[in-house]
Amino acid sequence: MPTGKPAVPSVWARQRTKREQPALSQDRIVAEAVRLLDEEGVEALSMRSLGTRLGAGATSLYRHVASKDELIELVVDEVYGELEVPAAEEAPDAWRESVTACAGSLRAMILRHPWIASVLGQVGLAQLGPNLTRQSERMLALFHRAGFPAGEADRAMSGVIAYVIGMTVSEAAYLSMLARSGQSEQELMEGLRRVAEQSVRDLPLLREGYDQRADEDPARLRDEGFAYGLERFLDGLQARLDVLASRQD
Amino acid sequence: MPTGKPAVPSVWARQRTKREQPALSQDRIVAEAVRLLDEEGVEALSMRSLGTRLGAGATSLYRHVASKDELIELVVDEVYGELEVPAAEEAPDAWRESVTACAGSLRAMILRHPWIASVLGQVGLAQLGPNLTRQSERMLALFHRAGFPAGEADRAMSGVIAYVIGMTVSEAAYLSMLARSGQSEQELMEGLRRVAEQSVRDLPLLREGYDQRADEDPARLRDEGFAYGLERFLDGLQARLDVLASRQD
DNA sequence: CACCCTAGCGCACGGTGTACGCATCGGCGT
DNA sequence: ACGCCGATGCGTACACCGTGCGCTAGGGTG
Repeated sequence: MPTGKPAVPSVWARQRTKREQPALSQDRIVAEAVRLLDEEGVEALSMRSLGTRLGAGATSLYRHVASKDELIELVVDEVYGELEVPAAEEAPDAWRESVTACAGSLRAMILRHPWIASVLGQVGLAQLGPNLTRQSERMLALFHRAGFPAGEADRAMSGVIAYVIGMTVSEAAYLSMLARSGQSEQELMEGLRRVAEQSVRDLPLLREGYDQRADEDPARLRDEGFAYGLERFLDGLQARLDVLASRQD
Repeated sequence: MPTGKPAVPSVWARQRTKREQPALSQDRIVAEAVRLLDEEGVEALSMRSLGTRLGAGATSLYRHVASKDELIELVVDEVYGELEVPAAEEAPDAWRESVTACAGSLRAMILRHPWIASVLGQVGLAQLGPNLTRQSERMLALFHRAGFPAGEADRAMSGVIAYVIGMTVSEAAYLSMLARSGQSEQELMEGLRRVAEQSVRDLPLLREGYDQRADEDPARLRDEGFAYGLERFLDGLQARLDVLASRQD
């Protein structure tokens, strides 16, 4: 019972506060925020709801977190920790496989936490918590080891990351629309096509694309689409590596 | 003067409502929203502030717009109209130049309206207003004309778009951080480096990158970084085109 | 002239992030 | 052993948000 006034207050509190837990801490808050976001999505995250889940008041969180924006930064860095970036030393000559694995890990992470898409714009990809920094260094090592000189390795890396993020954020947005709509994927795509053709007639190419993939497994198509672009990008980077190598002779 | 009660109300209203303008309309609302977003950023957009700018009450907007979310969809589609996609017929064999121009136009559009980044996650890249639909069809024609078969052209296209958007959103986030910080670009980068090295020591590769570009023009570096990845991606697509062509013989 | 339909408005509701000051309590100096 | 103090949690309050609702005034149509 929230007994408005602080009369007879400590009865409940004492047991909890005694010695059991730190009760609240930045780590617990961030971890619970991730859980809340995963379960209920981005618009369900408020300081009050998060506080409630932690058995605390909304404003108590501010002892451990400066603002909601800072909380989001922490949350984003937290999930970056889930990335699996192979060490460059483990497969020095298989940079392509390593980068592909890395890209897949990043894509899987975003699809596991689709709310990241809604939050990237606020935080900026540039916000560098320790996890992101560490993973960037490891990933950079991959490109470095592959043969890119220092001034080029980070361009190659950020290009690949941009591709993966752009691709996957769009995919996540589509999936969330699909989930919200409650329709089957067939129905949704049919509806989208109808809307498009209603506002703009004469879309032969888009229509051809729709028709062609109408009876294939959508999930597989998404995987293949992601892999296709990544392959092309890596082809281009490999060609650049070849140029660099030949020039060095 | 907002005379709470509707006594003697029409004095001001009458002149305006007479016959001069439709006073409010979806087009006017969307256009003013874009202006507001450009001038004051995404967190300044509220129904009340937008209403005020239009000389109207907040809830009056709801006669022309179903919700704030719908407004944002309209706004996003509005700025998609600014894209310049060359017609495929104009330069059939110069697909690379056309796509590069297209990518540049998209990048410029996002940098002109950086709030798009904060909004993409909510709307989803999949939301297809008439402008986006039309531009997609035009852009798809470029790839089609270049030699990609129907099932592949849209993969190539969405890959390039993903790269451009990912790259530019990250750039816009960085620029907004720069603007908010009030520091010079040199100071900001130095600060970022310090933060990174403080939380994770031993970052030889990231550090090397920092040092190497410390005394170059940052804006030029951003342009070059964008162009670098795009070139590699297009190289990879061209190689794929070559394979397709040779296979056809 | 009577009617209705529409655009605009004021009000109110439930929700948000968070500033502020008070209550509590464990650990420390004496 | 005692008293204080810093850290921690909480309740209240404020300004602001999106938006549902019912009203009014006015122009177009019968």
